[in-house]
Amino acid sequence: MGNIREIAKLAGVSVATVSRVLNHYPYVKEEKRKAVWEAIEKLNYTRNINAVHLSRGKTSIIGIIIPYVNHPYFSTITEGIAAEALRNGYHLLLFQTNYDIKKEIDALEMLKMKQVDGIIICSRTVDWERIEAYSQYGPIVLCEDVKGRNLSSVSIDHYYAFLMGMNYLIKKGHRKIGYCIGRITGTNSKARQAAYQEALKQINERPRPEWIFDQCLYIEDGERVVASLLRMKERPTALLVSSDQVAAGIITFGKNKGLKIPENLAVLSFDNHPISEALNITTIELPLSVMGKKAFHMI
Amino acid sequence: MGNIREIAKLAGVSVATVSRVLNHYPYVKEEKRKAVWEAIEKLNYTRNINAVHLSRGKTSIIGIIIPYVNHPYFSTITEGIAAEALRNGYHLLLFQTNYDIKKEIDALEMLKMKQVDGIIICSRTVDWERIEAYSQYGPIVLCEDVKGRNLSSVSIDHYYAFLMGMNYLIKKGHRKIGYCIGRITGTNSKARQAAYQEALKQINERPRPEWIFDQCLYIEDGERVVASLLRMKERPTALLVSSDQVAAGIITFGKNKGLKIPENLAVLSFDNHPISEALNITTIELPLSVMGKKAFHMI
DNA sequence: ATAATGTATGAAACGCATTTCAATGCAATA
DNA sequence: TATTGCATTGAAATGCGTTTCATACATTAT
Repeated sequence: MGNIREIAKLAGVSVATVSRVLNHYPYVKEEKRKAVWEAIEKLNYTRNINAVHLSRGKTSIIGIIIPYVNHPYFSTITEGIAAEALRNGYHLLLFQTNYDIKKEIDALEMLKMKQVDGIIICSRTVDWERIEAYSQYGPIVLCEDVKGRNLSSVSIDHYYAFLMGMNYLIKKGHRKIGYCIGRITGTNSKARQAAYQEALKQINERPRPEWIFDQCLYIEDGERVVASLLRMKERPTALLVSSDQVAAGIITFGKNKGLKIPENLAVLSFDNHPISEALNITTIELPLSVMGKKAFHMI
Repeated sequence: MGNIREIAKLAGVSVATVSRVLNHYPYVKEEKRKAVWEAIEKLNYTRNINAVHLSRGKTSIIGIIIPYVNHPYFSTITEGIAAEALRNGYHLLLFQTNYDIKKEIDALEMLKMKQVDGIIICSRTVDWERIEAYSQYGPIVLCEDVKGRNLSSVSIDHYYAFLMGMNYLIKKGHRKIGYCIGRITGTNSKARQAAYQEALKQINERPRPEWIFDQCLYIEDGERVVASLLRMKERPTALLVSSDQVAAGIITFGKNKGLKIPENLAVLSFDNHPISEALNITTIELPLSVMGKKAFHMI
C-alpha cells in the first residue's frame, strides 16, 4: 500500500506533484501524471483518508441525529438526506439517540472534534442554548421550528398542518376531537397543541386532556389508544393522529374491537405514508424526504 | 481551541503526558493530571479526532451498506447495529446504495482508505470476489448466507424459513402456491426459490413462474400484485410473502378489490413486524434486530 | 548494600496528505 | 532584446495526537 512519499519516489516526482495528481489539479505535465498513476497502480495505493481529513481540516461527513432509525417518519427524512448527501460527495454519520440527551451531546461533541462538518438534528432533547453554543464549531440544521433563534432550520409548519386537520374535522361536523402525538415535549408537538387549542376555541369547545394521547409512534401504539378509548365514558368522535403508522394501528385494532370507523371514530393522520393509502386512511402529506434534502443543502 | 502542545505548555508538562491524561493512562502524578485538565478547561480544548484517527490507524467507525434506509427490513437491522455500536463506543457510517454497484464499491473503498474499521453489508450486488478482495483491508460481515466462502456472515436461514412457510400452507390444504420477494437476484431470494421448488416437488406440483412476484418491497407493491392476480385465469390459492409490508398491501388492496382473504387467497409473510399483528397477518418472525447486533459483534 | 521493580515523565519519531512559497523554464509581448 | 507572465515542480511547513525509548527516581526484594 505505502504512502504518498513512496509513490513520489517510484514515480520520480515530489509529493506535492503526487498530491496534485490525486486531486486533479492542473499544471502537471502529462508524462508525470501518467508516471504517478502507474506508481499508484503498481503499489495498489489508496490515500489514507484520515490524513486527508486532518490535513484539510474537514471530513465531508455530516452527522444526523435521530431518535430512532426504524420509524418511518425519521427514516424518510434520513432517506432524503442520504440520497442528497451521496449526490454531493458527502457521507452520513448516524447518531441514534433514543432521545437520550447524553447521546445528543456526544453527537454535538463530534462537531467540535471535527469528526463531522455539520449536523442535522431531526429531533432534539437538549436545550437551545447548548445547540447555539455548539454552532460555533460548524453548521447545525434543525428539523423543527426554531422560533426566531439564531439557528438554521427546515421545518414543516405543524401548526398549520394541524389546524388544517382540525378544520377539516370540524367541517365534517365533529366537535369532540382528540389527538395522538409522538412525544409531548417536542417543539413540533407544542405547535400541534397550540393548533388544537386554537381550533377548539373557535368552536367554543374546551380542550380535553384525556383525549390527548402521548407516546404514539408505532403501529402497535394504536392498540393502546383504542383500549383507552374503549374505557372512556365520553369518547371523542374524531382523532387527529400525527403518524400514519399509529392511525393504521388505531383503525385496524379499532375494527377488531368492534369500533366503527369512521362512524364511531373518524381518523385523520399525517405523513401520507403508503400505508395510509393501503388502509384508506385520510391523511395530510408531509414532505419529509424533501425536508431531508433541504436540510442537507442548508449545510 | 488550540492543540495538545499548547495544553502541554500551559500545564507545564510534555505532550506525552497530556496524551496520557487524555487517554486515562496510569502513571501520571495527580497534580499534573489536574494541571492538564485545568489547561484543557481554560483553552476549551477538544482533541482533533482526525489526528487521533490518523495516529491510531483506526476510527472506531463501522460502515453499513444498505439499499434503502426507509424500508422496515433494513431499518430494523440498522437499528440493531446502531444500538449495539453505540454501546461499544462505535459510530456508524451509513452507505445507502439503492443496489447501485458503484456505490457499494465506493463504500468498500472506504475500508481501504481507513475511513471505517469494518463494514457490514446488509444486501449486496457486487460479486463475491470483490468482497473477498477488500476483506484484506478490514473485517467485512455479510447479512446473508456466504455459502462456505471465506467471509464472515450472520444470516437468517431463509431457506428453512420459507420451507416452513410452504409446509404450513401445504398442511392447510394449499397446492397452488405463489410467492413475493424483494429482489429476485439476491442470495436470500435464491434460497427462498430453492425452498419453494423443494416444497412443491414434495407434493408433486410444478413451480409456476407467473405466480412469482419480484420487486415487492413496500406496502404499495401489494397493489400491483393484487392487480396481477385479478388478471389471471388461474390463480394461486396461497401466497408466501417475504415482507410484512407487502403482505399488508396485498391484504388491504385485495379486500378493496373484493378478494376474500383468506378464503380466496391465503397470505403468509415474514418479519413479524408490528403491522402484521395489526392486520392479523400470519407471519413468521425473523430476528432482524438481533442479526444486526450479532453482525456488529462479529466485527 | 545491591540488584531488581515499579512509577513518572519528556524528547523525538511516526502516521500521511495538503498547501504555501520560491524557483525554474519557456513562450509571448513590448 | 528585454520583460512580463504562465506553466511546472519541489522543499518545507502544517495539521495534531500517539507511542516508543530513554531517563530518573523511589521502592522492594535478595
